[in-house]
Amino acid sequence: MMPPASDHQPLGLFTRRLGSIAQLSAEERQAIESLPANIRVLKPNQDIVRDGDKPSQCCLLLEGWAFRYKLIGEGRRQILSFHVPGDVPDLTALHIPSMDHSLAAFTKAKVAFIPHESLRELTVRFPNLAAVLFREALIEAAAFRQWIVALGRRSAYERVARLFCELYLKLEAVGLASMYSCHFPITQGELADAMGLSNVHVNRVLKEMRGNDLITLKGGAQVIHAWDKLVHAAEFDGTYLHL
Amino acid sequence: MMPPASDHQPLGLFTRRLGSIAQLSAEERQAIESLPANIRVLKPNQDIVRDGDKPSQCCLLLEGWAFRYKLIGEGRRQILSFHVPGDVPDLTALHIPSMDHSLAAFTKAKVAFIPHESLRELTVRFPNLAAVLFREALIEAAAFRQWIVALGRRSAYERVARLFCELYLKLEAVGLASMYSCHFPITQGELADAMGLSNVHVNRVLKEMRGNDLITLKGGAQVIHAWDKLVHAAEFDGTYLHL
DNA sequence: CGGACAATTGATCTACCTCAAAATTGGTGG
DNA sequence: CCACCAATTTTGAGGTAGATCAATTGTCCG
Repeated sequence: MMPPASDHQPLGLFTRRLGSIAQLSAEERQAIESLPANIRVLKPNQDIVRDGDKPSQCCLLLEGWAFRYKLIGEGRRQILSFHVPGDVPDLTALHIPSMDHSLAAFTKAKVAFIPHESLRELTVRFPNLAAVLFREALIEAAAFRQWIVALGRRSAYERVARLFCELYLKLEAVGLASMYSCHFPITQGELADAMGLSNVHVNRVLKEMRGNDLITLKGGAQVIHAWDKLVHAAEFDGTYLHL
Repeated sequence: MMPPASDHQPLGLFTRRLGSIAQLSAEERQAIESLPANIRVLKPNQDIVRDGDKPSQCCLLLEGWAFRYKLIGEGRRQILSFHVPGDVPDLTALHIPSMDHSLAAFTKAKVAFIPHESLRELTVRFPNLAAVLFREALIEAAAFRQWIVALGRRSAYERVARLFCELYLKLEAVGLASMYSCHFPITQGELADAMGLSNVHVNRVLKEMRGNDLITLKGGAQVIHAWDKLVHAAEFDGTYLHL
């Protein structure tokens, strides 16, 4: 289990995450942890960066969940990803000037803002770290591809099952899930916006999953009763997460 | 107009592409163009890398089109992206060991294979080039996000219009389209696999678009008659392409 | 000219949507 | 601890975008 991020060493979470992807030298570790960071606590649904913004800092998620989304005409919304502690959901902005979507806190969340300038300096001093961040971005792109396949060619039932598999593995990797159960703050309406469905249909899909003894969702907690059946229903292969 | 890639300097296309993203020094340019490259001509639909492979080289597209796709159960296929000359569609593999999808020639195509090893060396010698490649990957991730929004929350008509906008701009940027017309080798069935639709429905959408005087598709060529109307129908904003 | 493949059309079906109302839940202040 | 409010979840009924199935008609190319 991963302890909550400490206020004294908030960036420890960052080194731990990057260290899980690649070997870090003591020097690199030291450099990361002495990055300047501005800690803030955010309310649920509070925007961090908006579509069209040109941010000058990145956001390391320390506690709580975040999500990315895009609003389009007639009040339609598509959720693009969910994020857990250790993620830097707007790493993209480090090399691309303007945001093509928005990022917000999903639950109450604690984040550390790190200036782009400092991160760029870091990658100049330690090319190895640049490569690690690159890899991080590529892994995320892989997740987007799976999301595309799900939306384009999978049934509602398969899509939802797939999302549950992905989320469980991501949560487990940071110690926020174990024994097939985890905190689960996503409402059915939000699930719908993530999976390109209506809230009513999500409700029916969940009912069916309960009927099949796959999962239970109650009081903001999820229990997966039959991981294997869930994985099978979703045709899920978690390799792309590279955890 | 961009002349076809010459056999004597095939990587000139690469420097031109990267140069359009960032300033390159003469030294960097020189280093890129002396990368070892193995030129090959591929038949339509010939796979370049397959789902699950662990390639040791990247592929620079010199002539023709390529596409990425993923096959899932019951013969379903989702096309993830289309690529034009100058693209390196499997750059991902440079930092991620195994492929989570396949890459193939879409038309007859000429490609240059560059060993990962040489590319890595290059990025070590020229950290600036590493950053450029990073940026390239992030731009592609942005395209994936737009694709997700389209599949999740847009109608068939909007989706197809959006794809046409994106493709036209990409082709124009490499000199393969101008005056709102371009070579267009995509069949309706392939369009369907890209947009998460059936071929029959794609046919009806195209018919409607013709009826609205937006486009004509005939004999492998596309003409856009009303770019503004197309952009409007698609709610298209090409900023994310960063061309 | 013939064969294969792609485009087109018609008819029917269905997964998922929209609208609307009722039941449940969780949080809040008194 | 309870009453109340707002937000969710759940259920029903009916509608529709887009799927599937099955011909038919181009179109291209060897």
